[in-house]
Amino acid sequence: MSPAPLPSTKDRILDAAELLFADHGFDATSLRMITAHAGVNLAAVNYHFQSKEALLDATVARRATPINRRRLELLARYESEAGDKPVPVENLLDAFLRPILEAGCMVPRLMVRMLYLEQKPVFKRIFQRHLQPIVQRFTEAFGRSLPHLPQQEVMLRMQFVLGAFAQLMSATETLHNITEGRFPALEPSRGVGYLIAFSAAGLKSPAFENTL
Amino acid sequence: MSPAPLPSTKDRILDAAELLFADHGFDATSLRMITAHAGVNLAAVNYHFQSKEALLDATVARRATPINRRRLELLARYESEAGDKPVPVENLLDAFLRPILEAGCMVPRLMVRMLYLEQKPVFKRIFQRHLQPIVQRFTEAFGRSLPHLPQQEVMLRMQFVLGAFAQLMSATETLHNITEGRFPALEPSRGVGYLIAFSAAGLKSPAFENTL
DNA sequence: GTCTATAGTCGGATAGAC
DNA sequence: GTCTATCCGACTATAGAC
Repeated sequence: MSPAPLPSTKDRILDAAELLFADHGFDATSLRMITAHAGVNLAAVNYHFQSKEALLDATVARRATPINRRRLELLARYESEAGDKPVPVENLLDAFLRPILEAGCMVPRLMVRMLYLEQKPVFKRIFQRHLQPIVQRFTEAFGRSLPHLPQQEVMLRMQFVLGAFAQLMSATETLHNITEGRFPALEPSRGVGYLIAFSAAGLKSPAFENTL
Repeated sequence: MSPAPLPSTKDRILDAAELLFADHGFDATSLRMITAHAGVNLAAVNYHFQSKEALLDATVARRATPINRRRLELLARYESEAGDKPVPVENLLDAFLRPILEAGCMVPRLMVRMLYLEQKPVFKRIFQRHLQPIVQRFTEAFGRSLPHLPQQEVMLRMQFVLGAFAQLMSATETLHNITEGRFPALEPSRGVGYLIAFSAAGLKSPAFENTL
């Protein structure tokens, strides 16, 4: 038998921070909210982490590392399957989106927040460390699979995909609000197929005639 | 000659609030930041508006009203042009997206923030007052123009479009950061054609086989 | 209408006992 | 490692002079 399955104080803080940062954002989440939700003492945050910003960093790092490893595994498998031919964009989308949508944590919502809106330097640092290398790797792959597009249009369309992905993260709540309940609850991981189909059609459409 | 072209204190506050709320979000923007940027006294905010939340409401209301009027004008024109046939989705997208992208103000960024992330009741009230009726009107129009899709998939794909639109709002900065300058500056209003082409292809793709 | 001054609250971070 | 108590700064909002 494993002796102590209870999560440590440090993990309880990380769990609460992940939930609250994702739901309310960095500024609107106080350390007092986090420690109350985790059932730990306020001073424990500054003991285990050094500051609120360092706690945010640790929160993201805990989840991003395995998600990105899984993304690169899937990408390598799909590239190996394709041999010399370009990888179907559906497969590239699957490799990029499925690991984060199926991670079963709140960090995707947090990622979305950073991607769009947060301006503080700490978010830029986190973005550059945990997302930029992966995005660059996938941009090259998408470029090879969409040879009819200039590279800048590939990058722009990938931004559209990221935006659609972000919206899927909150689609359930948003649609539920808009339709006053006529839209059923949709778990983000169940919507990934819809998102891939929509995005693949958009990515494969002919190049836009004007110049960027 | 018009006597006093100088903006009033009230308008200067609204201008500064629009800019700062859009860039930094509601919680991260203090009234002191706003009054400093506007060059007015701190107490002027609570005199002209009653509270920080009421200021946010006024900031959105000032822009949303003309944008939504323009959206309905364009929608009516396109529906009149189409006669009995369904309106092309490209036209529906144009009627919905172009007015807000060409408004030349920061409220689109603010809308995006609300759409995705903000949880406070004040944002839900603003959303319901200024966005929900328009979204409902356009959902019906998209449903008529996409008869091959079940209504729930129409709503889900519209969410994807909203997400792509949101990303376009910050695409310039994001791409500039990711590519370290290799991506040229792109004004959101110049990207609307790209967004419409991408979204139309996604919307028109065949229905996803599974059930929602 | 516009200012100064301040009340009252809440935030992050820390000191020091245990 | 975990607690209590507290410092100090920033915030929203308001009172009251002009």
